[in-house]
Amino acid sequence: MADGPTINTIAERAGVSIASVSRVLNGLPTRQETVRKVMAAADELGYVRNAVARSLKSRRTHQVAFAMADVGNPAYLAMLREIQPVLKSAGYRLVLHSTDAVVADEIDVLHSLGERYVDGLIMSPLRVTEAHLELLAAARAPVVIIGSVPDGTRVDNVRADSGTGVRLAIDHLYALGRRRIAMVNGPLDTVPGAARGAAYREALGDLGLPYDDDLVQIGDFYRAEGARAVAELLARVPGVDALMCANDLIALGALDVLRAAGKRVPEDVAVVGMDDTDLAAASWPSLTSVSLGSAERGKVAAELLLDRLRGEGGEPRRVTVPPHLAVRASTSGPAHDRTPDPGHGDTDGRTDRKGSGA
Amino acid sequence: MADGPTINTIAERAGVSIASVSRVLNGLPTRQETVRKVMAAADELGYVRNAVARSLKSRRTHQVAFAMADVGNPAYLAMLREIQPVLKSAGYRLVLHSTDAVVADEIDVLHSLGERYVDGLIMSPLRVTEAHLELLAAARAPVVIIGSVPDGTRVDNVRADSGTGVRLAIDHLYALGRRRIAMVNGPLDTVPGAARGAAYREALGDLGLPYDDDLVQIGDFYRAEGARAVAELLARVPGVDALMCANDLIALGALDVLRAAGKRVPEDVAVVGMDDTDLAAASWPSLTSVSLGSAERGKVAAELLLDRLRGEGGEPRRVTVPPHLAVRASTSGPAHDRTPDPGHGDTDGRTDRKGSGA
DNA sequence: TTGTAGGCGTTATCAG
DNA sequence: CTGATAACGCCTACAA
Repeated sequence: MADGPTINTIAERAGVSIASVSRVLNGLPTRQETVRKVMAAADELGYVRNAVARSLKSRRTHQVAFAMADVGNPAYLAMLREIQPVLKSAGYRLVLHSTDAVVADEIDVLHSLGERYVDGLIMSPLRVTEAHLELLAAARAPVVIIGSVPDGTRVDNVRADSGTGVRLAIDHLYALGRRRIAMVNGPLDTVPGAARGAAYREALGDLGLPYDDDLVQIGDFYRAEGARAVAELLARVPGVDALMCANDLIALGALDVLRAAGKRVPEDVAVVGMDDTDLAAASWPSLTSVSLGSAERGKVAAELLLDRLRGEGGEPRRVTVPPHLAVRASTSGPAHDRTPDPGHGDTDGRTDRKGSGA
Repeated sequence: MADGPTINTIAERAGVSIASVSRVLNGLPTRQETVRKVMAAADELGYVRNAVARSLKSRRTHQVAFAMADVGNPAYLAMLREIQPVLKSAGYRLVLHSTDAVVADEIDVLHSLGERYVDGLIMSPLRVTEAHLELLAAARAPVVIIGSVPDGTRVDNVRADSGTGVRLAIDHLYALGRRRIAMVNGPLDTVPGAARGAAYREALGDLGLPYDDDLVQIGDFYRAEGARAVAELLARVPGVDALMCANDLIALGALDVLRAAGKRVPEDVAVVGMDDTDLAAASWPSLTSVSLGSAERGKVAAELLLDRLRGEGGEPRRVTVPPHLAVRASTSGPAHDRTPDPGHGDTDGRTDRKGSGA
């Protein structure tokens, strides 16, 4: 781990000036003889450019930060999976921040943009506060927000459309003949919880179905809480024939409880999840789930940011990625008669490629 | 996005020298009056330190790279989840590399260490080649390898013990009274495939069970291939009473096929997976799975690296993380009578916290 | 074609 | 306690 060689070392060894070394290294016109000497010296010394010094001079780090709320959340991981290759192929390194769902940490990340250790930032905040907006307005590097920002905020942003997503699911259930469609939601004081709850109500209205408080159960976005919520719901409304769950974990909890209660899925009760995570394809019966396009949003965000990094100016852009419904066994047809369809889930096969090395 | 203020800007404004500014900013002894002037100027200008310039001067970037083969692989993600907080709390940023299982990319990462854009590297290579070893020997920054390296390699490394892992599973099945225990493996020319296959054979031998070629089926590490393999196995050996699967996806495929064949799990056939991914807890019946401690390995690797970054020298260290068996419904007792136990899986509840923002 | 010199933004040494 | 000044490693006018 001796001190690495610099262009000075090379210059000495090759008997030329550091300017010539730099020229050769950057492919600028130089005499053949000089090129040879420099290359030889560089090779022998095992020279590698110092990225920090280059950055200081060029004012570009070739790094982009992605700030996610939670490294454990599959939705963010889906974004990450798409963002990574896009940035990589454009020559950028990815700096990963996990803000642990702490707003102060998000603010820190925004603030640290001023340190110029990255050329740009993609951020998926839980909630956009006043502090966010101020820092965004003053940001010294391009930022793309994945999520919604207030109208008028001058930032590129890529949003999901959970309203339409819920509607796709409800329409699907309705088309299957279900009429007592319940909603199992997470807390209403979260952005997704509120949005999904409202969308459910609207979708019912548009179909001419009555909104019934008894059919709505609030729990939390976890499996155990989902199970508990569904158990209560079932006790109150035994005749429910479909469950719209606010995420996949809740839906898994629902399957647990339905099974224990002797209900068949989907014959007696159809179940729909949201987010279309890997778990949806893995469960049994496999889970119909609303994809809000996390992967797509990540990809679009990365591309928007790259545009800015290429110097493209212009008005802030707002992209909405359409949701889609991944239909699986938990709603469509008699699951118990179906032959297994291992390749069904669209995420199968790219998970867990080789196990882990010994 | 005007050019940000530097210590020069501040110095001018406060009417002091840049040296004084630097002192104040770094908390070095300075007259109160000077401190006040500098702080005031810095505040008004919204000054933020330039990380690149600091790095150039200090020769430390406060960044660490983690190179994984595949951003989609749950085993690596488990490592990432542990590595991230450890580094963060020590003040390091995480640079994420996905090498897409391409050896050349891994070599690139190793080579780029010379660019000094990070202070250290954690790498989980698929396979360690000669090229790896050469670069590791010449590395200009500390490296920790997650995985096995040849004896004598002078690098810290953290390894799993899949041999013991397989044995835990086989012993468990044996204790449950299973005697016709089959192995559904991935390709034998992969490191995990070979290791797991050999471990299976040994474990049987130690229990005094005969090794039977008919009980071994090779497929690939995916769900569909796993299903196919199990179907063949079942056709050949209808009386098999336990399946040791080389990873969780194969095990999910096994569940698909067993269900279609009318076999009950675990009454007729017990099933064990490996890697203990989120999918294991999500499936139904939930899957007993051998954890090779991916999370733990990530954590240990990060800690080893931090030691080195703190300047601790000494001989390369080799840590082996012990595997453990996560027992769930697919082996233990009559799954169909059990009440749902949504909180059972040890990864539940930290997955998909809030869904994705609208 | 090549070398000298200045600067990117900080930190740190060394006189005053 | 403070202010010049010299690095850190690289790039790039400008001059030779």
